[in-house]
Amino acid sequence: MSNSLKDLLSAKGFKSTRERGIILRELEKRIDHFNAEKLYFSLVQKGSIVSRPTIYRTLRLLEKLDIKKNCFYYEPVSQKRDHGHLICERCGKIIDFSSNGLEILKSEMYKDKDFKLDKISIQVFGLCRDCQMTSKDKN
Amino acid sequence: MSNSLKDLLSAKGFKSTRERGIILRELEKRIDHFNAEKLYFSLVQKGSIVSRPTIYRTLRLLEKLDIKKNCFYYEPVSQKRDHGHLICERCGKIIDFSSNGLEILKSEMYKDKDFKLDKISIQVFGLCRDCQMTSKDKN
DNA sequence: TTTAATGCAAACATTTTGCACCCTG
DNA sequence: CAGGGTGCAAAATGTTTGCATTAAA
Repeated sequence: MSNSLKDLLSAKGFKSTRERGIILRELEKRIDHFNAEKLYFSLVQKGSIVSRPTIYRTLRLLEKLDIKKNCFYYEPVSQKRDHGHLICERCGKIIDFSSNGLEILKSEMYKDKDFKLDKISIQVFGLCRDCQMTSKDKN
Repeated sequence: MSNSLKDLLSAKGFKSTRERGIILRELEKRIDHFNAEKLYFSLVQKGSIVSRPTIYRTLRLLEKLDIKKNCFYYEPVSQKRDHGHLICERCGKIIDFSSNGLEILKSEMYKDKDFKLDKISIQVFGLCRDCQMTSKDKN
């Protein structure tokens, strides 16, 4: 397993195991997007079998270590078409926003002949105001 | 049910039912983000009961009608931090990109004192080159 | 009156958990 | 050799489907 990961794990008090190595190596190689089941299946195909529970547990661990993210929700109908979401990584709150950069991005996309734009959705991960304050207090 | 929705449904050959009205009215009211189960639960609490299968079916319908979107995947670890995804709505292909607008957006976010930025992820929905070409041929 | 839409119950799929055993630190 | 990590089997959760019934057009 790569030293950097090993360090990251041990820094947080986790062990670096064969299975975590296999999963991480697979993630580093993949250029497509995937979910737990697809990951499990590619490992099976390669003969590097890791059980499903371990895959789920490892993915959750990686999210905590901030190596990966997963998103899954519906948007309110009333939403204006192009807007962004501020997603608090601590409390899960989602706040909408709009911005100049977003407008520029949009116009850039319209000019791209290789992609016919329909709509844009932006996720900005971080800490909301409330959680910034509590983390100052408590950590 | 609102006329616009009624029209949208009938234009595509779907019926406008009591249940679809309830679900849409609820979606219009919500300002938070949610999933099928949360939606079901809020309707139960209000006494406007719609069965789970109907909720799932309606949400899928609304996605087809392009009223809603749903996203669910993990990202490769190797990904550079701030980048966007072009997601083809026809074939599902996901292409990475970067852009000026994204850099501007990022710097705007850094300035926002109410949100401590961690990372940004952008989804741009539309049609990829290949699918634009096939849809020209076939539709 | 025709046919899509609904609700129920069951099937199926996905994710989590309890527990005995294993292996890293 | 202690405590976290794993796999298995089973439980829990989430989503879809078959079918009889209802209701929109």
